[in-house]
Amino acid sequence: MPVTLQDIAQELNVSIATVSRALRGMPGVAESTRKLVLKAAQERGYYPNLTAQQLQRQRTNTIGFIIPTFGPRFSDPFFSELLAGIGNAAAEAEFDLLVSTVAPGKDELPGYQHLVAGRRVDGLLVVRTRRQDQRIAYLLAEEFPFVAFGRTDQELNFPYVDVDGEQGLFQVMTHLIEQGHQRIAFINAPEELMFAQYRLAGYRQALAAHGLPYDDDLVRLGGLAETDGYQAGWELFCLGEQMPTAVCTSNDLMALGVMRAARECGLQVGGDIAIAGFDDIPLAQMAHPPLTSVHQPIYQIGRLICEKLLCLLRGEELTEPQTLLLPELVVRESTDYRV
Amino acid sequence: MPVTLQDIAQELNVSIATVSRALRGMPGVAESTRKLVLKAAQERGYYPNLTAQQLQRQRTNTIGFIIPTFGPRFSDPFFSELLAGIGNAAAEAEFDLLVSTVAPGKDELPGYQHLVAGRRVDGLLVVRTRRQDQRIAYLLAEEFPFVAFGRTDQELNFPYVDVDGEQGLFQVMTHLIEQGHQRIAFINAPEELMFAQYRLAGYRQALAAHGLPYDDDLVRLGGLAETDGYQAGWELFCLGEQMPTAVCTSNDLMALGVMRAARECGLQVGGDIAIAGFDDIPLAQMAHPPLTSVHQPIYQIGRLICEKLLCLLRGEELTEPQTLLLPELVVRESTDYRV
DNA sequence: GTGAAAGCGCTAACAG
DNA sequence: CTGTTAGCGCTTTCAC
Repeated sequence: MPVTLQDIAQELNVSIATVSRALRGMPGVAESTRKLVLKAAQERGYYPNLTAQQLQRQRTNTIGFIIPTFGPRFSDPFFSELLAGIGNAAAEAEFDLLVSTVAPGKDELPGYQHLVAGRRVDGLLVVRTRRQDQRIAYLLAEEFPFVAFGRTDQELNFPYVDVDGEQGLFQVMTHLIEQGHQRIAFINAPEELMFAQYRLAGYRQALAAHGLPYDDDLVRLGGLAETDGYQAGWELFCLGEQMPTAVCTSNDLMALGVMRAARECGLQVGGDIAIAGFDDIPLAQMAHPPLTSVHQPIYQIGRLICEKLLCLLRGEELTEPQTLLLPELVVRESTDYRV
Repeated sequence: MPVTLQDIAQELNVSIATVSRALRGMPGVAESTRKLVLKAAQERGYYPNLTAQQLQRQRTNTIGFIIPTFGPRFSDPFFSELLAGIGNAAAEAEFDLLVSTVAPGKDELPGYQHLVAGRRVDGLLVVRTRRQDQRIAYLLAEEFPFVAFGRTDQELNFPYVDVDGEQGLFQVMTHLIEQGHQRIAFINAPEELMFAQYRLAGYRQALAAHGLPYDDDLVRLGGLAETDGYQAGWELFCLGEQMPTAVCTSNDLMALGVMRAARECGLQVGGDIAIAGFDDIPLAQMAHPPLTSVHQPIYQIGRLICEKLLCLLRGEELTEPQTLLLPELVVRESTDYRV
């Protein structure tokens, strides 16, 4: 049985209120009494019942985070790094982190409602935003504190951190075009994801800027898994005359899939075909050949969205509610065998 | 302001107890009253205050999970898959999941104490067990419900799921030896990790079984990161005459590092040098060449430890408190270019 | 400086 | 069938 304030109060013949005050270093307790209380608490190993504290204070000191999962063998390494950033930032602020996973086919809104309506957490982190994002609309309507990683297509004002995907794709494309590529394919993420829009915009913009035509056949939609890239890669490499000489993708996992397809088609990556990804997950540099990618500081972003949320919860005004980070192109051998 | 039982009771002029009973489908409420209550609750969007429920019921319906992290760029993809399994199993049982991360240098025991003493969770999942595991000793002493992924070196009786690493390494080694390799290096994980012991045991056992000598120079200790494998790989490949013809490692990340080192040394993986990993993370099959590894059903293990814990929390007797899964060797090109 | 009392929102005995 | 009462363990007025 855990020891309560009651227990200590009884032992010392003081009131429970005094014990509470002493333990939390509140004023209005005689130094002598405080010492006694501290000693007793120490001896009996007192630790506050967090649930009781939460109920009373009406704050949980907890932030929530809902991760989309993809079933066995399809978890995104992206999230483990993001989680590390979030978790470490939360821990430093002495906040707990409540994580829910939402299984592949399932709707995610109920998960948010559970945490919000159940007052289970003080604030939420929303990742992988959609063009029309019901989660964000919901949180805004409830006036529930949250910070998103990513923007939306709606005219909504909310705090977020995002990486400028338009810029990112523009940079990759410029690099490829400068390498002499004229037919460059783009494997995008599902349309409903907001970042897919930005990256596509960057792709088109770069084509336009260099007077290259936009060819529908060269633009594909994939899920986000390696296998999606693999499949799209095969399709592209079977176009014969129409085959692209370079492929860029909306995430690294898909780029790795394209690489695999390329190898199976007997193409030398970096030589016969250039391939570039997005995210620059740790694996990108370990790939063979190392993968050109657009670096997103994922761990830092995790920290950043978490810290922003913590500010909100402290009642502070955010000095920069919306942060747009500039991505950085990392050129490796997959787009340039001379590197 | 969220609506409470009080609010509904007032609106309908019934007692708060009746509302509570009606909402939870308890017997002893007139059908007519129940209907009224349900309707009112629906209209006003009532959702129970979970914290209050927890305090009253003395159960949190939450399980805890503490993940070791490795700072920026070093998160282990292993954990995202485990987390997916745990999270989905918890969600199905309507349990929440409290995740803490522990930053690289930090001691992890305080994290456990926080969750246990603060009565923040009903049970815990412990991963990556150590030979002498203070966390397990602590939880056992506190009689706190938990299930571990992995065993310990201590004479302790506790519920766990583990994969037989001894068998696993024995299988890899047998495969390599059958390929004709005589000098096989082994890059192990830090000694304090229990699975490192088992895998080393399997390594030695296989050598013995085939009459091969144990050579200290061929056994290395690494962290668990790709760079550790890379470094150890370089060292091994600089041994000259003493160089091994095959390398196996305690996890895939390190094996990928060895591959990278091999390439830099001009060795053809699968031909000049055989390399095998352990875990069979999704990346293993995407590596170039695809990596031979010992498959651990990580997602399933996540589900399994979570389900075991849920059983415990339901007060059920575990039919199989300790599960030892047999690993399965997956041979790919990295150890056999003919595959 | 200390204690008594109220209450966070809910559940569960016990009466009626 | 329904209401009253008494907590869960803690914080926070408000008296003394």
